[in-house]
Amino acid sequence: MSDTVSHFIRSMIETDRARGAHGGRVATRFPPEPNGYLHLGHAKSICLNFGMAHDFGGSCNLRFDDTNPSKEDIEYVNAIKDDVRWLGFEWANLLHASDYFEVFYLCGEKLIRQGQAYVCDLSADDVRAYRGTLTEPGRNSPFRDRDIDTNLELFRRMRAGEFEDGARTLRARIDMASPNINLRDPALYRIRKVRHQNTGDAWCIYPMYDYAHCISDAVEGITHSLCTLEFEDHRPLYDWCLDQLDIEHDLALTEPLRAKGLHMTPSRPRQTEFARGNLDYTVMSKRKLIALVQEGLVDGWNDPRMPTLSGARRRGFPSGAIRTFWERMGYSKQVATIEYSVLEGCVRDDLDSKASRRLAVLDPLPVTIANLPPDHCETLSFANHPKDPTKGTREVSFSPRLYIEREDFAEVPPKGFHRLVPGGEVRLRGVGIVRCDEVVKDSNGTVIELRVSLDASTRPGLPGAERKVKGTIHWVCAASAVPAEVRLYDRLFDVPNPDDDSDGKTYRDHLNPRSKIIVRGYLESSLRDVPIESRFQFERLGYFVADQFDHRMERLVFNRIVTLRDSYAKAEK
RNA sequence: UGGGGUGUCGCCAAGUUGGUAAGGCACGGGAUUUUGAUUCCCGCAUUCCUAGGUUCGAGUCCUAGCACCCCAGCCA
Repeated sequence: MSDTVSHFIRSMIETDRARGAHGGRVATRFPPEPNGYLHLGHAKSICLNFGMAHDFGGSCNLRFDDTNPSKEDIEYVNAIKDDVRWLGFEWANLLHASDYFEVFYLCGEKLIRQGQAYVCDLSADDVRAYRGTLTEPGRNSPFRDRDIDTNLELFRRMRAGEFEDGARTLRARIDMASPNINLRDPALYRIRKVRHQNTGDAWCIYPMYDYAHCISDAVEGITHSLCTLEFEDHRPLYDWCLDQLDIEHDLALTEPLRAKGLHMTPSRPRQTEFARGNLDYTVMSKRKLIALVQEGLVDGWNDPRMPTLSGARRRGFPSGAIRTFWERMGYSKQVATIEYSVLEGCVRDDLDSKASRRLAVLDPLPVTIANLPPDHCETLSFANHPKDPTKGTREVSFSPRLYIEREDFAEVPPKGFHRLVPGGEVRLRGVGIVRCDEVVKDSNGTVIELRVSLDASTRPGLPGAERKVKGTIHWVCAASAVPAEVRLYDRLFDVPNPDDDSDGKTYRDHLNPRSKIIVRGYLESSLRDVPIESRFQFERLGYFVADQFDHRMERLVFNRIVTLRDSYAKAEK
């Protein structure tokens, strides 16, 4: 499938298997919270979790971490499923943390019975005050020593809805003096009389992430729980919960699942953290992405400039390019930001071999071949790919009235210019060599037409075609070309780190005003009828995709995915 | 000032029980080319955050520093 690059997580799994841990089994999960759209950063985690499961013949679940109904919405779960599938992955099981609500409750009772959890009546503010600070220990809650029966009774009444939102919490009884704040009697359950998108009004107490996540992993038989660095100091709590609960051997805890027909073998999973994927020239935080959308700075979540997966898809990025992108970056524990050029490189790599070539002119300059009869018309055969004959050929009509790219003509050429100049020659791709005999201008001095003569001895197939000229340019037949809206996209921000506001400027001040430019171009007629999301290389211009939503046969709309590498433009700078 | 992490080429990132710095991207040069694309060669860290130390030998071990990231939600 892909080259297997070694990294610390792969090595760890190999070691575990060699040791015979989990019987050699590998089970992972991708656990998004359905409260937003997936972005490129999530893709790194998706590729890792599904990739490890795939490489070791294991399985990967898609699990919605829906433990906070006040923030989550069903709208996102479908979008997330689409994105994961589009990325090319298939989950073994589609699950929700809310599938385990009954298990979480039983676990809560078990902790209480073991004297390891208690119902606390402190308000949120009080809890904060009792927690202490980074350098000072916290103080015990006055409710910390309630007896087991009282706790059990109170917990049952919490579930029954007898108390107001926020009135009480179930807390783990660990150590208020721990240097790790996560261990200072963390809340396990809070009261929220909110309807849940999956369980409706069945519950009014909802579990906290740390508590629900480890139990969910164990219940599903996850072997390797892979997450990002910020959860590193939550790992002691992850382990604490699982060690107290011993879900593997206490079948009573998972009985409610079997009663529902959900048969899974519990495990004792281990959490491992890796650095999240950061990309330069973009922002990835949920908050900023929402702001971009809500403030109309972009055209929605799937704006082709957005780092969301739906945006990447609409932009035309092949999902395979995104997969190789994260593979190239690798997985480590160093906080790192990868360059945007790596992503572009992956996209070009993928598309170079797969995309058929086409001719298109985006900034037309009329050209007339004066030494051909005005009514001359012929059909040329072009290879769809310069080095892949299996991609076949297509017909391209040719007549004496053409459009070339305005940029491919220069009245006063800069040094090193290889294209058309007055009196100079250039090759028209697939046609032959033409000489510029006359430059026609309007009253303002703007060039409005070029009159050229074609050297008939240089037509393809003739010996004269071997003649070398410095440049070859693309063109389109004026009579048969089809007009199209072409959206030229570029990176959304014009600074590498838009998150950096140390100079008093925010990401809003760094939006690239040229990130979206809409032009009207002319395409060779074979592009008249292509399906949405089909990708092509417009020769010498870049890779383009028929827009997923706006492209229609009556109104062609193409998005520029990425330009071709351009060593000439680069050298000019 | 508490705890948890991380520091290897411009950006990522490998570096086995210490044995004398992989690879990718970017970049520079050259060759091929009817896309200034692709492809193909060649080059690109006497050096691994710093300073000491151990050793015949250290990116890898020890000591002391420095820098950066994360943590005080009844968010995930």
